Amino acid sequence: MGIDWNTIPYFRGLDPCGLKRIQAAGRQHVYQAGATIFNEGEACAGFYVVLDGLVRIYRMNAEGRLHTLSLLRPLSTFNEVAAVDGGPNPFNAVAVTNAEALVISHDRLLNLMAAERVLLSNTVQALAHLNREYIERLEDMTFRSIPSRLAKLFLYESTAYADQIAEAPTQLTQEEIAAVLGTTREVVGRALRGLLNAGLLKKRGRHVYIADRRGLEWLAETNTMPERVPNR
Amino acid sequence: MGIDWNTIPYFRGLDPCGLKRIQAAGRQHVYQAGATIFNEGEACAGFYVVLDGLVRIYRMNAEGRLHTLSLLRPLSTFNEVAAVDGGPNPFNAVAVTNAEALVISHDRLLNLMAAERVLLSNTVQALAHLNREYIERLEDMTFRSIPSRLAKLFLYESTAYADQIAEAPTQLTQEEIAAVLGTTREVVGRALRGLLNAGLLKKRGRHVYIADRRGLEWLAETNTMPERVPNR
DNA sequence: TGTTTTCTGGAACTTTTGTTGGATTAAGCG
DNA sequence: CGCTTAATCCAACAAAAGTTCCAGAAAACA
Repeated sequence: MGIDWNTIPYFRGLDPCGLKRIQAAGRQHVYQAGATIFNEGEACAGFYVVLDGLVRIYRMNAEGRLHTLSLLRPLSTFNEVAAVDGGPNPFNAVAVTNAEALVISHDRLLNLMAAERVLLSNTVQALAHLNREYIERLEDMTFRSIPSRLAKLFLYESTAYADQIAEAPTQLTQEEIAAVLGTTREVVGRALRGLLNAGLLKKRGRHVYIADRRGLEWLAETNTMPERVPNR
Repeated sequence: MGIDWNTIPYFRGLDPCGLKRIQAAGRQHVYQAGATIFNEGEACAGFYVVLDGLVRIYRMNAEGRLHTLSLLRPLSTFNEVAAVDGGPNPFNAVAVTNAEALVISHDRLLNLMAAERVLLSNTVQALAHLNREYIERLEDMTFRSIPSRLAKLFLYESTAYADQIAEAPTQLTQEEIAAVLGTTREVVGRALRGLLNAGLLKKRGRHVYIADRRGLEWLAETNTMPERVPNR
């Protein structure tokens, strides 16, 4: 395996022996594009490390609307909460593309944490970090308008979703963006149009580029459209 | 101190010696009603245990709207995230009533966790639990209408906010409810009126009681008003 | 290549939420 | 007790978000 385990926060700083133990405790799973990895509410599926492909974490409400909590690429981890407390999975996971993951069961993870102190304290730090992300996300949902959330997506998620939504073009469909923002396709379309003819985004062919980073930042921070500034 | 430390998840299962160490590491602080405990974004204020009084955890957006993340009574803990990672406080905290708290600094907490393994693994579990709460809260904000959130507040928070909002009457003002739900006072008033004349709540004098628990549950789960059922 | 499917654009409309302002009622206090 | 302050009620309106519907454009694929 050509994986650098040190880039995974949970495994950082472990000695080679501990790392081996962890790898031995995990099972590799392969998923076809579109396959369900696990469902919300089901018994704890364990700790996952994405090895290959793209994984979507989401929730769905009674009316069938989706909320994509994250889109994960290789070396991301997920379901740590259930893996740690042994409770039901807090969300659904599907393989967007063909994907591969390392899975460590709840029991084994507990054993590993008991044996490897570094793993335990890394986990504390990682969970604290996760917590911050959720607090942030929560405030986005309570305080930000959809154009503002969209601006933030373009600005700050350009790293996270690397080549899906870039500095530059979106590979995400409006439907997918809607699920990430927690709204519907049409609303995203409207917001996108809004940002386009406010001059914050620009379209070249199919792709949408950032035209005015400052303006996007203003929108993301204040929830209000920036004064229309002449293009030059 | 007549406190049962075992009721605090972080300190459960610690031997007397470890407990003593923890108590020795903490400082007691006293706050007057209305006093700021710490602010969002400021350098890590440490780990807090409420000893007496009521503490409000909240965020505020650019326009000055409040979102109350929680109202905490004695033996609750807060700011664990910053206390663990040493980063800035993720929210504001104020004493609602006169209050008292035990505070353990980031450094000392790290030392304690290094020395007391039980504290470390309790912390992992507690952070996982916190995470679940935030995920839940996030979905409330993305999927639920305000009447639905209000119903949920009456149903499930009656324990948490014990005598503020009971099975029975509300001591919380509409303003305060609004901050908890992430909306404005007028909207809460409207929603309250809605629940009242749908027969889900009942008013006796100043106080609001639950009249139809089933109906509230239906509303909380499906986001739709239950069919009006004759009262008997 | 033509055909089917998926994605996008956009209008018209509904519902929900947020805002403003004034009238009424209750609570706190000297 | 009267006065002041805080909380509530309610209506009317504005703005944002969600819905419905359909027409085009682009991609996928056979």
